[in-house]
Amino acid sequence: MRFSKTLTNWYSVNKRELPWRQTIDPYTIWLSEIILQQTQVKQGLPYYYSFLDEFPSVHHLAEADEEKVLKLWQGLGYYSRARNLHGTAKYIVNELNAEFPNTYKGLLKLKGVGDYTASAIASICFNEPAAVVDGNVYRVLSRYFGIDTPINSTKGIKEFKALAQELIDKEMPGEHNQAIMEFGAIQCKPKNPDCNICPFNDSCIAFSEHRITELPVKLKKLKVKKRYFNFLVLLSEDFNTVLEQREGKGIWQNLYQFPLIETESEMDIEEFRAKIKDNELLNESRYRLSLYNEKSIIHKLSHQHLYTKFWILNIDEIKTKSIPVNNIKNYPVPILIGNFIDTFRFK
DNA sequence: AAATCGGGGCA
DNA sequence: TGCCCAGATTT
Repeated sequence: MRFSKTLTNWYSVNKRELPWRQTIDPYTIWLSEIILQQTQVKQGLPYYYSFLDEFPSVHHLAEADEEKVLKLWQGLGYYSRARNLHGTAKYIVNELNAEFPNTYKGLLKLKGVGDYTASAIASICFNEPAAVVDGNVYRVLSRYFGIDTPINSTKGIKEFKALAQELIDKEMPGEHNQAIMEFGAIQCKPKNPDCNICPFNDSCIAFSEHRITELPVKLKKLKVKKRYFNFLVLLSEDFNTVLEQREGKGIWQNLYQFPLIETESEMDIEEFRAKIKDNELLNESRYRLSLYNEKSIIHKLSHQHLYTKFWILNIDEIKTKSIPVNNIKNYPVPILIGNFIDTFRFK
């Protein structure tokens, strides 16, 4: 309650005068919330005006052609918002007798309305204590409470929603929700917030621990590349094998590995037999091919997943440079290779 | 759980 | 450039 009190006090002094703050009409609030998804106020403002001008009510919007709606949306991005906006307007007019759902749960069923928007409309228009969690809220809460759970992880999403719900002022949830978002947008900014004039600087964990720049934590979504590694584990009658040293750039630089054949997809034994038919390591030799692991071992690196198969080649004699299997543990190898060596019986 | 969807502002 | 913005939906 203390938290919400300080917040709304700050809000009453510092809030911007924005047009959608003059009303609690659900159509108007809904329109503003859809426009403001992933969009800064400054960018969305002219669209808000032109939409209200062109479509003063949900009826006007419902009766418009989609093409006209999209044209008006042009330049704002995320165009599914415009299509859902239009479709939902028609749905509300035709199926709901032009009446908006008046609960969080009901609002959530509308296309284009997710957790955030349903909470925003429910709290602002219908005084339902449903906490909003947008980018601003993640930032404010993670800093004030010093929470480093990644905000884009499943755990983080649940954790911050629950915390926000605990903090909400149930008497005036709409005011509280807008206050915390405005606070995040103006005071607790992503970069260079002026903590010296912050009303929370006597109790903010991130401020006292100098972690403002570290919070909130966000998982980088790097696309993990899949690679298919086939290692040739040669094994001769006299217990020799072959290791090669990795060179050049990339992973495992200068470490040792069994001769590697990288492929574009997973190999089965017949494909692989054909693949190595003319391999110089096996030149003129007779050998027996078998697969050590039927299912690929998936070795996960930060930026790539290695789908790995170890192919065993029992061979009479190795004609290229080879080493005794007894010495194999002297070589530095990637853990992926090391694990194989530890479990494979060479003799 | 991860990919996709936009365009603009800012350091 | 990289990150963020009053996120939602699909894969």
